[in-house]
Amino acid sequence: MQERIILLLDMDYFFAQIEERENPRFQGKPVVVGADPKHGQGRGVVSTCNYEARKYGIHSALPISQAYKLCPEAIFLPVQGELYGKVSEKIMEGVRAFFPGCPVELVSLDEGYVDISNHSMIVDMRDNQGKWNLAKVLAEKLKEEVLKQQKLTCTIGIGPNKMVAKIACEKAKPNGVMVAKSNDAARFLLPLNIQEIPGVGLKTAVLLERFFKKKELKVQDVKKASKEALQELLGVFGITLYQRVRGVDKTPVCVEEKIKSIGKEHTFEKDTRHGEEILLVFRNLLSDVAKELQEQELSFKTITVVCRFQGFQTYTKSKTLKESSKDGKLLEKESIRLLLKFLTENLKPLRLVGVRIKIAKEAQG
DNA sequence: ATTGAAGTACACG
DNA sequence: CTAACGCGTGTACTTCAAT
Repeated sequence: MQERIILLLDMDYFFAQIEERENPRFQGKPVVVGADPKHGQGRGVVSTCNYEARKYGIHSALPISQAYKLCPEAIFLPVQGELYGKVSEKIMEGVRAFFPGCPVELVSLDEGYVDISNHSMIVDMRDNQGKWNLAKVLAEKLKEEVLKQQKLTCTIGIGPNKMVAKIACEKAKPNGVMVAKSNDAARFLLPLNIQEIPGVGLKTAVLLERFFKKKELKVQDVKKASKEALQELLGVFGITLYQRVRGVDKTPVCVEEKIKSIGKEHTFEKDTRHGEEILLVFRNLLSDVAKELQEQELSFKTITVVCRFQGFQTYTKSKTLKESSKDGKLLEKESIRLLLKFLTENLKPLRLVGVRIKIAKEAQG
């Protein structure tokens, strides 16, 4: 099996960049896309912000109330999901046209992997170095193409697998290209913080620090652990991590995008015990989910209701049906039953309610 | 022994 | 008082029960 060449295209500060494009007078000013800050009382978080806003310490997932404190003069904008979705589709169409026949995997609205190993121009290349050089040239041309078509900048990372491409892309942001070819990949990873490895979040990092009795762990440090030790510490992910710190990631770029679940949730402006308000919101969530279910012509097997109470404790209750169903009325009946159980066994004010359905396996083409 | 169900934890954009 | 902490989706774990 020949080695692969994987490319990751990631749009720069996507939502905020689209807003700048639509409103050129925003350019050069801090722009924050996310929840309504409501003069500091808002309960949501920052979705995306531009680099001017980042100078103030604002970043993705920051509570919007904090963002407002850091820079009240920033331009705060709501998330226009439909618009971003349309732009995303056009970009990915462009990417597919640029690499005919190559699999493209959309991982979110603003990023997609392309396996260019079998691209005709790459295949025609005699030596390996030539292939990697060509990959870089193609990436730069693709960036120009995206800029020309969409007036948006992006960053591209290239590597022998998805993980390395992803990390290379992070390093090249914004508006850059970086190649970490196979021979260089393992060396390139050594000095990185362990949390820069995809899949290693805060909790996993703390477990690893405890194991090594050392802070600010590098990839280099974690490489010293045996496969068995990592498995003991992290379970299945331990094996994956053992491979990842060595630059190994065999996960394929896969085109299929089956929907596995559909869910909606809502955080109240103020924690509440008002039964009618809760039920009204909950029915709206249900109707959105049912609508999506119908549009996609899917059926569900499991219903999960989630409640977050005052204090942020979050619980779920679920019900699995004997037979899969596409009946919105059944969904409503069963999920309200679950919600009422919550409301009778926990008397604290409610912060959030949500409902999620797991799509039945059989009914998906 | 295996599978399914319920509930939780963690990760990512 | 002492943080603040949305939404949507995915994977994997633990525990318990039924086959």
